[in-house]
Amino acid sequence: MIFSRKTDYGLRALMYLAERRARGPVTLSEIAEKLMIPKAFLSKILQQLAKKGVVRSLKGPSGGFVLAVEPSEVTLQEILTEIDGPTRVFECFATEAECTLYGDCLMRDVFGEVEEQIGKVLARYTLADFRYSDKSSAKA
Amino acid sequence: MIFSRKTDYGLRALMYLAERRARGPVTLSEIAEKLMIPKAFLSKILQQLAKKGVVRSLKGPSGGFVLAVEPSEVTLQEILTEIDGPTRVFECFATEAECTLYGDCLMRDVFGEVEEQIGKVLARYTLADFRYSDKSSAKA
DNA sequence: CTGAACAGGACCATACAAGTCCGCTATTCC
DNA sequence: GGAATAGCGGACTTGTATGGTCCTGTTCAG
Repeated sequence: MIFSRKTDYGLRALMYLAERRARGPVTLSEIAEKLMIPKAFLSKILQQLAKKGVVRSLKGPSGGFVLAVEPSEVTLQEILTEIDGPTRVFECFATEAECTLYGDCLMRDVFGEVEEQIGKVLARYTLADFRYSDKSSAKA
Repeated sequence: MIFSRKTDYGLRALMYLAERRARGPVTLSEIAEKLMIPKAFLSKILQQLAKKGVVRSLKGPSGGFVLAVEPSEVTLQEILTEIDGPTRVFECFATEAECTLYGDCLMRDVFGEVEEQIGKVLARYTLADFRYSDKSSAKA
């Protein structure tokens, strides 16, 4: 499985923040509770996203997190990369001396192609495509 | 990383077997030594591939492993699936009660699309495309 | 100045991958 | 038949990444 639970949490938190953007900072506790994510863990994820500039964090009373980017301007690919690092499909295990393929490693090409395709799909979606719908406003 | 070392070992072993196919069974020891793969570990991998019918194993003296399929008939996708199971990009962590998206999970679609693209690339290559070149016959 | 909020380092637990060990079974050849 | 050879397969170990907790800061509104 390429994408971790961390990614899932982070992405959902961003979706939540996208919805509330107009209403000022949202506290960690609110997000954690609404999305049922362990608070301390989510804290780490949001800290990370804050460092990358995706969200902004405000300390003190009436603080919290706000989305720092336009939802339609940030792609899924960027988000996933920021949370979990680049999507690596394959990593060569052999040192050059060990490699039995003598530079002719077609595998490398194939897996590069795979990575490229993954990137293409992920780059087609932005945060704006992923709307979090609150229970209260959800239709049956 | 989607593809494990196990996959790497298995794929390389199959390449090796593809080259030697005409020459009868190849012993585990030979493959392990030539490809620098831990013997006991490779044994497990080949056992697994034998069960799936990709290779055939022969016990006793002058036994070993032989490729049981036409190299050009088996795709990379099949091999990888047989070694590591289906390529799962994403797995929903939430139970339905927990899910804050109420059935509208676009993520599912996106990751499904990613899986599909991966499959497409991998299905384009067969074992025949991946030639193992022995050192002795390799060009500088 | 107090309490709400995030920051961040240290720590823990579990799971999975990678790898080892060893006794068992099948086969060949003398 | 009985060595010797080769794969079978279950049990075990180990290393590392993930997921998660805890606790002590620091910042800041009121």
